[in-house]
Amino acid sequence: MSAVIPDTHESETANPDPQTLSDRLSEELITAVVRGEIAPGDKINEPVLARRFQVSRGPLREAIRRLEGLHLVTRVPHAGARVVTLDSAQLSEIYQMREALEGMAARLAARNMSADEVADLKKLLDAHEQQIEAAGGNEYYQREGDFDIHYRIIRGSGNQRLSNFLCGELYHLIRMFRYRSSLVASRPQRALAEHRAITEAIEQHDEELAEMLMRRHIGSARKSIEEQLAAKNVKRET
Amino acid sequence: MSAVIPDTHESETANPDPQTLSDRLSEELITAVVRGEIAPGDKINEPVLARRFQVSRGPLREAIRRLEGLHLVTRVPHAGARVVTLDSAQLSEIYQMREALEGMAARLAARNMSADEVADLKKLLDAHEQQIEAAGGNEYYQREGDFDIHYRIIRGSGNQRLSNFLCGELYHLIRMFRYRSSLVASRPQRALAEHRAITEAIEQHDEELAEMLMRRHIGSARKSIEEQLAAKNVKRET
DNA sequence: CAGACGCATTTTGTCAACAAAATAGAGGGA
DNA sequence: TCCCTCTATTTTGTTGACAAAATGCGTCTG
Repeated sequence: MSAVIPDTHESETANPDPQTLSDRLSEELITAVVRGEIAPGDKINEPVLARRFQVSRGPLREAIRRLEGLHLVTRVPHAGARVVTLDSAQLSEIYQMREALEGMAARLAARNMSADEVADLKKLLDAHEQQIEAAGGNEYYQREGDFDIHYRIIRGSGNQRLSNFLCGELYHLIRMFRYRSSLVASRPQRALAEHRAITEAIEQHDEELAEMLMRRHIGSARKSIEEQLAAKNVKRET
Repeated sequence: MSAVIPDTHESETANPDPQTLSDRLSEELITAVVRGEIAPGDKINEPVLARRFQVSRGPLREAIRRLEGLHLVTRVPHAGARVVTLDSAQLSEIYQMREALEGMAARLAARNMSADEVADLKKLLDAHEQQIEAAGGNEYYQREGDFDIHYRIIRGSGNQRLSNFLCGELYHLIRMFRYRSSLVASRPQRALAEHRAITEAIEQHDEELAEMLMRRHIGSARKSIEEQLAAKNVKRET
């Protein structure tokens, strides 16, 4: 123990035992898929990935099965797994679910969030506003900020299962496609204004209004997706 | 009984090659868990289950990982997996999600279901009514019927992902607890009346009304769960 | 030149053995 | 008697090897 032995592998987590290989692999695979390192539609080649991550195929297969449960990959029996591909229609379906669930989340947040939590939310909105002014047209941070607000409100609902599903499963899928397409029309000022309105409704514990505003907010994003979908279909018909 | 050899395992599927061992195991495990053969809180012992299903631990572990993804079991790193246990609070959370999602499903069903599909729905309601009269107080079939109606409406929404999530994941969890507790207050006549009202709204393509009625319908079930939860807490405090 | 057949390679699915961690139990001490 | 510790067993996590299926390629034929 004379000197410090540098941790040979694992740059981020200084965990001596990162739970288990399979769990670590799940995490790494998820981030790799969400970031697009493994692109939608790509085949998941077990020997290749096993070499890349320096593990045997056993834990790797378990990790893949986990991603399958999260609907990030699809498997066909003797042909292997591929990263899911979402077309606009499926993204629209996801936004319909978001509309329902985040509407409910906003309602519950209006019921349950404390004054302190609302104050934090407002601070976040101010910071977001400054970011918009500063970063001009940097969509990336705007969207990150957008996600932040939604995260907070969802967590504020107090419904653990709802939070986990939205933040864990649905958002993975949505994030995946942020990198590939600019489907989500980002109108930062307008989005900010809507976020402020929602926050105000939550502050006043107006459940009806909070839900309605959130549903409109997400619904407008969904509609712009559907417009792109319609446009694409028209193009295909010509 | 010399003639017919009873199919030793697999009564339902006569598939020669049921896809893959791991997939077959997933199915069997799910039904075993949902039916309560493996009770909530039970430890999942790999060697035991491997013997029971006549497979090696490899595919079994993959199947368990799949159930983990479906939130039917929880795993702690070096201690093994257990079947999830839901208390009333968690069941209430699930019903909040159902409320939001099935409300949306009813809205979409009102938008999308064809006249024929609605006619089928009505036939199902009539059959359900006769069952109630005939079977007197047999809760089991009543609940099965209840699920049928909801299934139909959800499928009628046309949103594939919504259907899969509700019918696949959430309903597994709910079914699990039908066998153990009579949490869901079943008032068959009242439920039937509510189903009729919802169906009527769908028939008239009244999206607002369909969603509202469905939310009330599920919300009342949720409230009765929460009452039991409150009663239990009172008892604990004494 | 195109298409189909058959072989070789790759890849998936399954298994049995090994290592490490956790659990259970016996034994001893306070 | 109770609790702690040390050991033995069980159970989980991981690996490498083997069998079956699928993919790709080269060749042959029409």
